[in-house]
Amino acid sequence: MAAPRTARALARETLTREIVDAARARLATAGPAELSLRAVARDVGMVSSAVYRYFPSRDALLTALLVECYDELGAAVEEAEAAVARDDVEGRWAAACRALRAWCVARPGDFALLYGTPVPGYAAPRDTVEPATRVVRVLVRVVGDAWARGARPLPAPPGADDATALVGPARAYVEAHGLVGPDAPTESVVRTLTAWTTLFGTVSFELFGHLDNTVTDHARWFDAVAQRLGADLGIVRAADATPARDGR
Amino acid sequence: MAAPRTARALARETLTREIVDAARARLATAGPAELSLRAVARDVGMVSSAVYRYFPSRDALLTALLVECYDELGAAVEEAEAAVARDDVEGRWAAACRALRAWCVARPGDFALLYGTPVPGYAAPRDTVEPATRVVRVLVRVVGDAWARGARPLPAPPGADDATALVGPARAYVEAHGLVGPDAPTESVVRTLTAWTTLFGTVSFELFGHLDNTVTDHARWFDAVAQRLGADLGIVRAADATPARDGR
DNA sequence: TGTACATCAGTGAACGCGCGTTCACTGATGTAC
DNA sequence: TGTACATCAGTGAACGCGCGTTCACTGATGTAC
Repeated sequence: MAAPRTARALARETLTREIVDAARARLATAGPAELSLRAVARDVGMVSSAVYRYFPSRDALLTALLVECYDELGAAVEEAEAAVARDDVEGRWAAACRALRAWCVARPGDFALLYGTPVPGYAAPRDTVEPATRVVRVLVRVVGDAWARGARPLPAPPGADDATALVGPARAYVEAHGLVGPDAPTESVVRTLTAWTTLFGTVSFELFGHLDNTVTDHARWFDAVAQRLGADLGIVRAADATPARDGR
Repeated sequence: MAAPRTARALARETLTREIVDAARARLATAGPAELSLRAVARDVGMVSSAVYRYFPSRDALLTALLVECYDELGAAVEEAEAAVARDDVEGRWAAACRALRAWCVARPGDFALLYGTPVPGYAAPRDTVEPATRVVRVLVRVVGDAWARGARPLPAPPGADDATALVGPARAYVEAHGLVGPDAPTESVVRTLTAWTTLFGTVSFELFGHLDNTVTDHARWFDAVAQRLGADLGIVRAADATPARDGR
């Protein structure tokens, strides 16, 4: 849509941005459930009712924040991963993981909005689903490429049930997006979903204080975790590819 | 402290309980930051100011909830683990993990209080620290026992930095509590902390909706994750102990 | 290029609501003699 | 066992506050002729 560059349209654009930015700044100290339209209005120098010219309700503002944050995080991870040489799969994995944490740690309020307690009474609309999957799609793509280059995840533990049906929806989704072929094994899907969960779990534990007095350096700890997750997925440098990793 | 069983003391005890229970019931629908003293008072049929006879402030009530929930969760996990034969290390691991999820899933509000977004402006006092560590202490103990029985975690990935300094505080803590000996390797500590993070990360993703349309059966998915975490730690049944788990 | 009208942004007052906390009080329970 | 006093639980009104949303309005910007 080629918006006409009228003074009004320009003003609307910049003020919408200011409102969103002010709201995100508020999130840094308040938590999404306490996000107040009136406070945001005050921050941008408006009277509270004027915000309704830009967002029809508080929930609409929340939705805009959700979409923007998911998109920003997704873009950050995509860009970091894209900047690494295609055949350096381990480097791509590390870059994606690091970018993920970096974005979250720099914006703890936004992180809480995305991955903390959901706002009670607020149901995220469909528009938020696609942006929310951008990060995991990057992870899946890296694992898929590693698989194509011969990387193999750890096998399922002895005696484990077949998990194929369990991760059916995930597999259907990533196949539909062409991220992995139908030959990728269930175990790859399981380990990738687990890694995704662990990465955000680690950030969550860091930002919500559960690793205080446990770990000395959060950035290095996260790297150590990400590295092991990659190794479990079989993602290792070509130089020392697929070394024996036995149980003793 | 042998409290005298006067009518007053009894009434105080039951009413304190009622207040705490009502507050926890509120958490199921409201999120901790929106927990309202007045609403709790209404629920127990009191006037709002009467609650101040039992808790000096809203924050004090929050602290009591935090401590009680951490303790309840910790006790649930401890009991589940204790019910399994000592030499069935894999069974103990599975029981502890399952109990953890079961408690959280049955009380999503309490889970959000413990592991969701922290209440802004509320600083948890020291009293909450010890109860908060009960779950991870169980996990460490199981891993320590498994180690003593010859279980070995996956080795650090090739080229990984030495993580000993990273997990120094964690190691000092568990050694001080006699949960592991000084011979337990760094890699055990790293993998145990990661497993702990992954378990709660998985519950968090489940309860906060990030696994919707991804996984079909949350309970089975959690079990699959826990099983792999145990396997990575070298915890496997004696029958098929330490099988070769190579990277291809 | 100028005028008439329509659209839109922002104002300020108001609605009805809930919140945490304080305070002086009443009446019941407990304690000391 | 009975009485006098102290302690405590619960009341109801009040404090000052912030919230989301609506509404009639003014004045500026945009559009059609």
